This record gives sequence, structure tokens and C-alpha cells, in this order.
Amino acid sequence: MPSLDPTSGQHERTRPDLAAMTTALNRSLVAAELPVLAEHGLTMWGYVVLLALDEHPLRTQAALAEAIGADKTRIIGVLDDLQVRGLIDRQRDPADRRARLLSLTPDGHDVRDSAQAAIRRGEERLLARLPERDRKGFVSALIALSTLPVEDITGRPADSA
Amino acid sequence: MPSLDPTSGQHERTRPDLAAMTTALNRSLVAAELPVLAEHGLTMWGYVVLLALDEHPLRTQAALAEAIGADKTRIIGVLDDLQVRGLIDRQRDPADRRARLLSLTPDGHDVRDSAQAAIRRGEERLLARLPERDRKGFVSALIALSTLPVEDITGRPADSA
DNA sequence: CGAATTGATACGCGTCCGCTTATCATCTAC
DNA sequence: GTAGATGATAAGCGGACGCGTATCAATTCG
Repeated sequence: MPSLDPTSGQHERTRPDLAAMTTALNRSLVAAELPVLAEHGLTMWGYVVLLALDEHPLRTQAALAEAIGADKTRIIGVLDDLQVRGLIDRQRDPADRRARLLSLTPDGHDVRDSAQAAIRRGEERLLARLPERDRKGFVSALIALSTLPVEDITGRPADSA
Repeated sequence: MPSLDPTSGQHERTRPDLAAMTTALNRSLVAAELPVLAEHGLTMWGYVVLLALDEHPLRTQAALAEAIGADKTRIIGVLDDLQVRGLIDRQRDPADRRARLLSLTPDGHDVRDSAQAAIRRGEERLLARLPERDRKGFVSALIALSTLPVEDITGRPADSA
């Protein structure tokens, strides 16, 4: 593998576009994750919902959809399924009976935990193959970049209506 | 412009799943790339084709499709378009008149170069926001991971296709 | 109270994509 | 030379998804 010259950006050797690399890597990571989720009876959307609900309880489904970047009409089926299987709780908000208060049940928490733990094991196994110096930078840069607002990356005013 | 340094201090704290992060980052990178490509009159598939043909001339369209992970029946329209616009050359192989020899025209090379240069500028601007130590590791780890065979990441025998 | 708004839900549309099948031309093997 | 494989192409199927519309209940505002 060609070494990169980090001290002068313009001398960096030709590399694939970042987007090309993240696309390829993401495809592989998702492909690795799906069978693990399936073993826990979860779809990708279901898992994403469990993750989101674990972080902070949400008061409306629209807020949840917004938070996970899903269509608000499309997550309904996902929520129905999770609820039927007792992984989430969906109760009418007594303060606003239109809304549904969403939260994880203990079972949902367990499933989330074990699924994520399994995924983590696979990921750590992968990261272990990287040189230590690269690994740390990779993870922290990934955290930084993935949490950046889209407009910061596109450099354009948010396209959204 | 705020500097990105979420790791100042320790590391290895609970982080989102790698796949979640690459999905988010990839979405942003692609969103950033599409308008640039549009300015050069390219679709993502068209651009990918130009990149692939630039690296090594291909003798069959099926090989091209395979190389870029596209469906062989679906790239036909892309190739038609690129050919009509004089960016690629598609000639019957005199040695095997079933096959089409694919190559970039000078125009195609120019378009590819200017599109990629524009994309690079955006990417470098983004990378410049990372702490130096992270940036280097990020790029080399990304190169390493994105070129790994899928099975190495999934840890499973290639999905029987 | 009545009108406008909001949350959840169902339904349908158009798009993109991967996959399959069929067709035609050409090449290879026997 | 005939049979079977291979390459390009067209056409269609079905799934996933984003988006818009319509409906109903509940809330808020004037």
C-alpha cells in the first residue's frame, strides 16, 4: 500500500474519491450487519428505531422519522411490528392524545443490546486489522465527519424545502 | 469554521456503529458530489464508468459492469448516452465481433479529469477540517478497508450468487 | 363554537435498482 | 457444419423508497 504524505495535502498520492470509498465500505459493513440483525429478528429499520429510542424517548413518530432520516409514513409498519413483538411501547400521550409516546420495553432494550454487541464484535475484529495509528484516526475522524451537518459537507445551503 | 476534534483526550468511548456512521457520511458525500457531477453533465453511473475506463481499457461491457458493481443490462443506457456525447468509444472487437471495446475519448478524459478535480477540491476542503493526526489515519484506513473483499468484512463466505 | 392545524395512518405514484428471461449475433468445440 | 456457449440488448417483474394526497381524531386559536 502506498504511504501517504500527510504533511502536504497536494502531494497526496492519487486515491479513489472519498465517496467511492465510503460507498464500497458502507456496502460491506451493511452486508455484514444484516445477517447479524436477522439473527436477532431485526430489520435495518427496526434496529435503527431501537437505537434511536434508546438514546432519548420521543414524543411523536414524526420526530422519530425525522431523527432517523426515514419517511414518516413508512416507519409506521416498522413500529407496528416492533410493538406487536413487544420491543417498543407506543402509548397515547395523555397530554396530547394525537401523539404516541414511544419508548423501549425491557425486551426491546435487551434485543437492542445483544444485537449491537454482536455488531460491535464484528466491527472490532475488523478494526483490529488496521494499524493502531490508523485505527484511532479513522474512528475519530469518522465520528467527526458523520455527525457533521450535511450542508457542511456539501458546502451548499440545505436543499430541503 | 469550527475545527473537528471530538476525541481530544481519550478515545474508544461508546460510538455509533461503524455502519451507521459510514451510511451518514456516505449520504453526505454523495449529496455533495451529485451537483458537481451535474455541472459536468454526468450522472453518478456515468462518472463511475468514466473512472473505470480510465484505469484500464475493458474488452467487454459485462466486465465493466462487474468491475463497477452494476447490472450488465442497466449500464447499456449509460454507455449509449456517454457514447452519443462523445465521451467514450465503443467499437466492435475485430477479434470477437460480439464484444464491444470500451475506451475513453479525449473528451471523455477531459470531462473525467475536470469532474474529478472539482470533487477532489471539495473533499480536500473537508479533510482539511480534521485534526492532522486523524486525517492521515482516516484516509489510509479508508483506503485499506474499502479495498478489502466483502467477505473479509462480513466474515462470511461470499453470498452464494 | 367554528376554523385551521397537527399527528397518525392508509394509499397510490414514480423512480431506481437488482434479477430474470428472451432474442439475436457471433464464436468455439466437436 | 451443427451444437452449445458467450456478448449485447430489450423487456418485464418486484422490492424498497421518497413523496404527495386523503382521512380521521384531537388540539389550538380566534
